[in-house]
Amino acid sequence: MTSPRSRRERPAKPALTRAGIIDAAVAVLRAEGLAKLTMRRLAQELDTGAASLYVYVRNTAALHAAVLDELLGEVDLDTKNTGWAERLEAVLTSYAAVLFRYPGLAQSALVARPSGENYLRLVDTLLGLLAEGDVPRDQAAWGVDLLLQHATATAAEHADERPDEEWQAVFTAVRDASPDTHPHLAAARAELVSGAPEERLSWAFRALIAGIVHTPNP
Amino acid sequence: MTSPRSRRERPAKPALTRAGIIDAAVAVLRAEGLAKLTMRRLAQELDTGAASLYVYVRNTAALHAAVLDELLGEVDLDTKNTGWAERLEAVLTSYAAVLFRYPGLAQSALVARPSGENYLRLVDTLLGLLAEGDVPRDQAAWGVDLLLQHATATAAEHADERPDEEWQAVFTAVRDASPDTHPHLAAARAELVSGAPEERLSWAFRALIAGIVHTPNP
DNA sequence: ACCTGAACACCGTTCAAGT
DNA sequence: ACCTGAACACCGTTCAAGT
Repeated sequence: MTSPRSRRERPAKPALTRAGIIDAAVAVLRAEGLAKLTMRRLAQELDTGAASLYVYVRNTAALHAAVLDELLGEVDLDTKNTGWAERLEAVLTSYAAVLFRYPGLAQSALVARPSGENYLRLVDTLLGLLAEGDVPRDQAAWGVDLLLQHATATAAEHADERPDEEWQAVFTAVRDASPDTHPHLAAARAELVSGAPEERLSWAFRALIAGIVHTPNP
Repeated sequence: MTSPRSRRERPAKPALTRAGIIDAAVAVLRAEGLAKLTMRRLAQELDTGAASLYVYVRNTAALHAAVLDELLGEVDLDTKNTGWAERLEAVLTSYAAVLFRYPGLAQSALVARPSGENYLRLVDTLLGLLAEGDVPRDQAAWGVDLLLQHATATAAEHADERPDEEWQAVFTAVRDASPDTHPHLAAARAELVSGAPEERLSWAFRALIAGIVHTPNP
């Protein structure tokens, strides 16, 4: 009585698992971007209804966090530099590079922090490098938050789809600032918009590290 | 022929203007929160259709940026501390306090930076304080970005509606980290979760300022 | 326990047609 | 130029009913 079509039409619908859902989510993200990574679209990909996903994923924010942790597997923790500070900067730059590919995910990550295996490994590595630099443990612990936050926030800033127009607005506003009403802004016009993104990121990491090293906890 | 109702039923619908739209948006934000500040809800408030707003506001991101700039009028730029660094920290804390009231807006602000009058005044003030501390102008210019980004990102981190549960996840993950696989994480367990939010914010500002002062631009 | 279809309660944005 | 209603193309999440 069972028709062959019902058994063999497609390559056997796999059972839903949390891991399978996250894998499918990463696939959708890579293929179509974060905007298309919705519960409904993801359910479609898994040949089910959106409601079924809620057994394994609390909500969209949790999905984003899980997907991000998965992507953090690509961060290069084993850099070849000699000094601890240089290796620290390299790991952070690698982390930032992963997030720069999915700025919208970085934006989510600020709110729904990942707490998966890859994230923990990253934090452990950063703490290890700071310990190697003899940074007191309490400063290192608070400092790691600061370092990861900067990388994440900088990536999130690029989540805009029309970045040229937005930048134009800021650029114009700075350019048109009168020395009478905004003396310091007018004086620092050139410096405010100077530097390549990589230069500014590198400078920021070094400034953060210097600050962490030199600022004792209360 | 004209019925009285059509003229006098409500207190005369005011003409749409950009300023009026932003004012209404701030009112909706204060009364119902960012989640309810949608183009449709805002249009309802102004007794018109959502489509009408698009003459004055490019999109939702631009609306958020304009609303934030409006709120930045509340930032206290004129603090009574003696040293430039203390005043700088106080202004940043005041900025953070405004954003902490609307974490979702802070999240938007990372992507769609405001470029209105209040934002420019804030940047000008921060640059002035750094100049007072004899921080070289190029370091100050890049540093202001760093300082504002940290305050904004820290506020954005609280945009979660279920913060207890999310925090539990991180807390549990850190607590359960094995010393074998995550030695530095295990060693820094206590320090990672220590400190009141205000203490950490204050420490972060001081670390950032120290880093900015001590790190020359490339 | 897991899975589902359908429903609830919304969104942003565009566009042709009006004034 | 501005304003509008209606339409397009979606969302996240819940829930009763099934297995």
